[in-house]
Amino acid sequence: MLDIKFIIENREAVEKSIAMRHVTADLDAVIAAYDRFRETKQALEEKQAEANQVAKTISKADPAERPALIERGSALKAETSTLGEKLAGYEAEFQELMLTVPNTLPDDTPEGKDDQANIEIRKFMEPPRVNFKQKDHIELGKSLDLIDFEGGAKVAGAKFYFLKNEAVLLEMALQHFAFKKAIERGFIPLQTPDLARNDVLQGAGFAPRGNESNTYRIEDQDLSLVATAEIPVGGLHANEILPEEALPLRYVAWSHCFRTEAGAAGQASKGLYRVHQFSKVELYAFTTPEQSAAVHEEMLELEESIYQDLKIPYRVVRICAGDLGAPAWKKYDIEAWMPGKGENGEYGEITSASNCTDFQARRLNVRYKDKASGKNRFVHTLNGTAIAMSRTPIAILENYQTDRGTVIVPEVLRPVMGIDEIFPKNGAVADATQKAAG
RNA sequence: GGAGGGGUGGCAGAGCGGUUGAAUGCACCGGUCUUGAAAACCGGCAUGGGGGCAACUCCAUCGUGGGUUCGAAUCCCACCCCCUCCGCCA
Repeated sequence: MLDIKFIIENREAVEKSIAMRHVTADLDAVIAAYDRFRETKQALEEKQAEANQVAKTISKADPAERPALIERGSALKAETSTLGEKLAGYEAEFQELMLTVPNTLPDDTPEGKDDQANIEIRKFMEPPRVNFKQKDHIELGKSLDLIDFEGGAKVAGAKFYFLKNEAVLLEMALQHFAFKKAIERGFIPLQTPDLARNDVLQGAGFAPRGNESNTYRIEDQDLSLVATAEIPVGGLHANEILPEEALPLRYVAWSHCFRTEAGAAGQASKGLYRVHQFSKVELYAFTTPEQSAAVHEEMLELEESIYQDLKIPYRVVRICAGDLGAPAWKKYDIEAWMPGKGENGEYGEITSASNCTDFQARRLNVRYKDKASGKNRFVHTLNGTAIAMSRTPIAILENYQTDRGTVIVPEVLRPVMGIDEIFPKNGAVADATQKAAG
């Protein structure tokens, strides 16, 4: 959420952002709602002042004068009560409209309405040329007996899955690897609640309900399953005033991620690419306004170094205005080469890194005490993916497959996984199951 | 899940329904003293919002939301959280 005063004073910049992002937000309506809210509030405060005055007088008033004063107080009470109701309505309308206004944009934001307009800014490794037909991760998952989508569907429905055999070790090794690298750089490790209160979701900029909502809600409770650790970690310091010395405060957090993905059936969503549940190692930082740009670059650098160590070909893209989420001021994605995506392989989004400036902090109400001025100011928040356990394994399986149908284990993961290569199972498990049944 | 206790300023901790936005202590900031520091002493010190060039002034906030009352930190109701005990449990 932006500051209404900022919107009024920087109207052009906000209008420009709305236009560039291709979203609809009516600033005239927002400002009109604010004026209505503020005028009503002023009227209410005048009545409250008078009521306070009367109440104060009564305690010292002559007994003979009291009945008249009490009557006056009663009348004022009725008036403030009516005005209060009116004000609550105006405030709700105003807040509602404020939610439609996105963050502003840096001047160098690429124009464009969707991911087609994102700008590639650099590349690591070239997609390798191989002389055999590469399989996608679904086939590999089947032949190596690593991912059981049928089982997932049986238990929880489509887009759920079981990880199995080496895939389980792969996930654990990736987690460990990502945590180790982030901790080395001063990130504080966390494991978060997988559920969060709806106001925390809202504060982080996620809609707990409504058409565009991507979240699972808990029936009869004020809780939702988190879509990312960004939600609980953002909420961790909600309504706090952090000491300036604590900033930048960097976390690396593991959580499950739950997404309803309503209406996503037609999109690039084969296999593990778009699922209802996965786990993720997320980076999150609270910074001063002065620090956020540098921490953003640092986050991206950490993400890149993870994929460099894993030796997965990738490219970094700068996200265009139309492809940014409302809270994001600036955002990079890393897209990994996925040989099984599309006809002959495509780059697929594997991480992102966003600087939300104070947009998220304002709603979460996370501030810090600025030493120089002694003032409380909103922090900046940033979030980024270290490793998404659904998509990174796709890239590993598809890039590390051999013409023998095996998958080589990336060198940096071998110590934790304890193996160098993943071999086809040749129905061994099915045989075992049959034997057990017989 | 059951029974009891409790949530007050950065922290600790007072607070008969009416000069309590809130005593006191600690911490913090400024000053006096000191060669310097400590101690002592003096002064300042919640947040958000509105109005005013300013001095200043008004409104809201004592877990959250309702209620009673002319007036609520103080009384009533609901909810949330914390602590103790019991039950269940990885």
